[in-house]
Amino acid sequence: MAQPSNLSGPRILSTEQDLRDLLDSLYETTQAALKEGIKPCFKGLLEYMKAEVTILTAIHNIKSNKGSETPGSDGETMREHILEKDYAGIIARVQAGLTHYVPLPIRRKYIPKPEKMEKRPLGIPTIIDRIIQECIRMILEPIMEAQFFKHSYGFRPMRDAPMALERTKRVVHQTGYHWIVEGDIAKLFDTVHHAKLGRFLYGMGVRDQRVLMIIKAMVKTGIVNETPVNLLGTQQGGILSPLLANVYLHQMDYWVTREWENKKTRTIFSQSASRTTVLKKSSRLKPAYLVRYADDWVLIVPSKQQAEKWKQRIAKQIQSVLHLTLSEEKTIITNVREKPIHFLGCEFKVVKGKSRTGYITRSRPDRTRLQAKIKELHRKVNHLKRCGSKEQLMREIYTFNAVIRGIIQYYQGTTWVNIALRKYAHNLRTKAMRILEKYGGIWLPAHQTKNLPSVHADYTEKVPAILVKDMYIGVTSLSFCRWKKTDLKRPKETPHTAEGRAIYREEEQEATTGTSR
DNA sequence: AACGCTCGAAC
RNA sequence: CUUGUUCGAGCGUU
Repeated sequence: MAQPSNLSGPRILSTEQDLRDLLDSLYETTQAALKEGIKPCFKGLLEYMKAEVTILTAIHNIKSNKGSETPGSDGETMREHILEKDYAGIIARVQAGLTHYVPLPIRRKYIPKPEKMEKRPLGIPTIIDRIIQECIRMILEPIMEAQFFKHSYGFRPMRDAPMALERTKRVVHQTGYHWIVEGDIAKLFDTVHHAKLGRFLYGMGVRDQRVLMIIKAMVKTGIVNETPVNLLGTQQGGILSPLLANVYLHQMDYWVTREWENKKTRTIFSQSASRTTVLKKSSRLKPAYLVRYADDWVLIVPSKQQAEKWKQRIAKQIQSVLHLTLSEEKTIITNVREKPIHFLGCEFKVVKGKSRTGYITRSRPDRTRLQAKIKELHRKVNHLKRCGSKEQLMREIYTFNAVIRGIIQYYQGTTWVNIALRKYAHNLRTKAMRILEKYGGIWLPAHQTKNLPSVHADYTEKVPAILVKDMYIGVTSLSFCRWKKTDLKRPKETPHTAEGRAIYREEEQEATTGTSR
């Protein structure tokens, strides 16, 4: 690697456009540095974070968070203590915080993990500290985004879990590999090592010591009634924490993929380097494709032996470099031609079928998780009983329908979505009808209802409906779903370049206009 | 275009 | 007095 160079010149930030341009340029200079094999190196970052426009944008970004009325340890809430106050005073407070950062202790709250006895420890910062974290996140994100592994999908803009699943499917389909290491990193947020994190940030271009000190102070923030200083881990509930988790695991991405997936690009980047070493290495390459979603990942490899080997290698590496542990019982090696893997709430396997490899991929909602959701839906149908009036019932139907649509929309990318969901539709429907009967409910073909027209227009199946002000309002069905192709990420798509945003908008257009395809 | 609200999913 | 990041669906307001 060539010498690092300071890539960020001083810059005045006054308008929102200035800020937008700054974020774009942070992304672009980082990417340009990478292409030339130079380490990115940013020094004057704190000034950008302290700019008035940054702080106002930060407040704007997080003001409508669900928890913005949930106070931290100082009792402050967004509306009462920030939005309704004189904004010059608030800006001064944030700027002071960014100058001499003394974060207030975080509030601890234990919440149950879904379907588990185990509890998840939340760390809730005060509102003012959340604003400060958002100021930092905004500036750091483009620098990190330009460097992250392209098949890391968790906590990242313009990416989602269905894309991670789609990537996994395509790798299996295109390579014909069917051995998969399903990886599980134990308690990622709680075990992030502070000094290592600082080094990784530095290595990725955050060379403003003041910013590194603020982040250090932030992760070390004490916990009310527990500890005056936190020695390990990053707050689950901190605005910056997801980005920090990705920075931390970027080390793993880099290490796992440099041997194979990223090999080609890397050789292009360092053409001056000896080609013979590259070629020699390639003769004993270990093919492996990583797909990561936060602390959850899969590695697709050609054989069982390779799977075992990689599992040991990764376990050893993340232990020594990251002080992280693979949970031994949850990290599984699976032949997807024999049994499914479980990844991101879905099951996924390959079965014999007509394709180049002789196999095709099948996916469906994870059985046990789906059953839990169905149970929850039944509970919610019963809840419809409690409505006093027809109008109230109508509102309850709307929210119930939103729940159903939400479930459907997530699983739409799985090939068996309809088969998996429709099994449960009948019972829910009849249960709903029993309740609607008291309000004059009738069975009506879905396309004759007035609600959810974009969905109901396509279905003639009968649903329970009630008449409210001349309009039939129907309870939607879990069976109103069909498989929908998931588009993969295009490499240039990012929120941090004008071009990347344009591609994103283009895709949105296609998705809304081209539904007839 | 922008904002607001309801709801879902992953971690 | 259940936080956070990200993604998505639906509805509404000027």
